[in-house]
Amino acid sequence: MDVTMKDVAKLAGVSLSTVSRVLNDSSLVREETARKVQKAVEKLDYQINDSARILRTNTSNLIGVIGAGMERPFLANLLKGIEAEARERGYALIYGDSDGEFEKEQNYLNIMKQKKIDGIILITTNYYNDLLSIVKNYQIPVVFASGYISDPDISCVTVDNVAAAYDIVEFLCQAGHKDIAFIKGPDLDLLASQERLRGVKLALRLSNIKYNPNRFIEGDFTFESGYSAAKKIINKFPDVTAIFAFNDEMAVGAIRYLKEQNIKVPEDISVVGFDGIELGKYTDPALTTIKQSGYQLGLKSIEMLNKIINKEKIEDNKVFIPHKLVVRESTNKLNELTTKKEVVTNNRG
Amino acid sequence: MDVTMKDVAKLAGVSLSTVSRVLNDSSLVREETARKVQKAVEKLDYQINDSARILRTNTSNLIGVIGAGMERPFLANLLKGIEAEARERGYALIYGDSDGEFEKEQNYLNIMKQKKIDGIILITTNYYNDLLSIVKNYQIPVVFASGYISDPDISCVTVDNVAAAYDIVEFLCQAGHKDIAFIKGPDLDLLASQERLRGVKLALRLSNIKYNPNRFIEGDFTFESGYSAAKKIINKFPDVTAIFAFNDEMAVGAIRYLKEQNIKVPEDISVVGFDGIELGKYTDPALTTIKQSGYQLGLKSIEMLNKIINKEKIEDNKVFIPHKLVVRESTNKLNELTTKKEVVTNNRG
DNA sequence: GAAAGTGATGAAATGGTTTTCAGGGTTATG
DNA sequence: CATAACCCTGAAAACCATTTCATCACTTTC
Repeated sequence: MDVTMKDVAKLAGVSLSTVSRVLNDSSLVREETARKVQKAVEKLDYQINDSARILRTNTSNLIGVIGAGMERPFLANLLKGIEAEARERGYALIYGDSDGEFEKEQNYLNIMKQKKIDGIILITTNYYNDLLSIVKNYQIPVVFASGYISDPDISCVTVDNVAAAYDIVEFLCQAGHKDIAFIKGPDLDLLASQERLRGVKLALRLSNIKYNPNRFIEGDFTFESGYSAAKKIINKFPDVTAIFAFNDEMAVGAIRYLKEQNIKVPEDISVVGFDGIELGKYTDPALTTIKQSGYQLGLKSIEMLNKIINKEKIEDNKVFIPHKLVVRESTNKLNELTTKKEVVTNNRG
Repeated sequence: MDVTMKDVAKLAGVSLSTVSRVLNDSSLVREETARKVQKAVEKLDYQINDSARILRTNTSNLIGVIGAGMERPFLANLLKGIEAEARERGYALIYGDSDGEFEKEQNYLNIMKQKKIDGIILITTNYYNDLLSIVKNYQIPVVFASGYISDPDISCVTVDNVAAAYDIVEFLCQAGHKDIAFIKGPDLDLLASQERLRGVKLALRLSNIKYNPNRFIEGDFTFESGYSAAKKIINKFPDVTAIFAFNDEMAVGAIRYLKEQNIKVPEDISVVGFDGIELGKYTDPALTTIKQSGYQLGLKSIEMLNKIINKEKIEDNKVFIPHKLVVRESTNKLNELTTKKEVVTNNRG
């Protein structure tokens, strides 16, 4: 029914082998013969049967992506970066969302293995340890995106969460804030969230502020959870002067709650986020945050994975993408009387 | 190297055919034999070689998704819905972002055809016409998600953009607004954006407001484009009392600009968006918008595609998902003096 | 001018499943 | 007891590309 190499061979008056050679590496074939074959290919609009090729060669040019919560803007951009770089390098993407459930992750892993993927990018953070042992067992090249894993065998590409969290907390402390509350990620999130926690602790210690675990309210990276976390914070700790939300969406949710309570941001309370998603430039007040590029993260992940697949030498299998503290309008020095309006323009860069 | 059916057959002491039968439809096999086979499968941790199966059967349980701009929250949720329902029905997803470029779309189409995808979901809006002629030619089951196409052969799942745009413009008109400006989508967007335009015109006519094409500023669905569109609007039409942005992000961008100019929303200018993304509940002011569920859209698209693949009878191949006008804080009746604070709470549902 | 080397091509084996067809064994039917 | 009917299983063909090995026709080299 479909056009096969056999048809091409017949039309071109050559053997199957010759057609295959032309399609893969014409250098072995006489130029004239190659031309004949090319012509036949075009005439018949021949398309290779990928399954047959994979069956024979055992490589698929397919990369699996398993993620969770990919609708979050930061991760959506990460996926975009992955896609762009994968396409660039001739890979197609097979994509699965695990919702953070181990069973689904396992399930996708099986499907992907059956499809003979060349490599896999993992973006999940909950059961990564169990997952990794499977992947290692399967011997599939793997890159962990957006999370640092100490296992020396595993390649990671991520922002330096410890340093970044440190930077922004230090920024708050230097602005005079001592009573800081935190909206952290889900306790199940064993990677980014835990790392950021470490960075926070470090910054607090160096600023001689006592670490108080009660001041860490758990969120789940959604606007809504930021909103309700802020509520808890205000009720339990009416004296806080700053809130650090572990991502931008939660920061925005928190700001919304504060405003509803007629608490002014940043005059009464400073709020900072994490990720630097586009939105943060357009909220009122615009968000002070740590900026990292999801897109870059995606690019680098595929770059790394590609090296592993091709067995190229890798200088360092833990890669940190740059991050930057971006100060906008949602933070104030403590006791300083800058009004919002004075800084309202020109801060969208 | 890998475990094959042959190994299973040998261990179970049966033939290849029997193993295959057990794996696909045990009903033909004696229960005792089936058990033996199952045991061998588990013992060897046998995984089917999907390429071999596809080669033989010509069906892949693979669905292709070609989209553009999928990092937009609404579309990210659409993808999430597609993924969830596809998984539910036993399909895996192969995903490609076209950036709205025809060449990339074509390229992905070829790759997907070579992988023998069972069906395809298209979410691109620019060159859909050229794309469709290829898909039709390839005879691949296809569903168009988030855009209405009149071609009777093509299944579409979308919000009723005409009606929705009509609803929200009518809402503005009934609130007394006569000087309305619009931030439309890119002119290249031949689907959703054009449909919404039709709805707008209809509502204007029925409210006896003259249609003025100059009042439609082109955006590209980003925050930034909403911001700069608002700038143009304010400069060119200082007398507008309402702005309808064709998606929520542009509305948020516009609001940001207005605030920077000390133009109060909604007291001076009402702003409405479209899509009803989560963010709209948390901005200040919270966004009046048309709410549609990207997730639902995804579910329905796969549902429809599945029917086409299975050659089930389809009652109607144009499906509209529900939409709803959600009035929050960014709109005011003209000349009415409601202050923002009175409505600030309880509007987050 | 014979032996060795080179270059281009084809034949055939191979990868791992599914599926058709046929056959063997058992039970029912007359 | 012969035949039919049925159930279960196995052998082998088919799906389509890649790759090894062999062949054949020329050159080159001594």
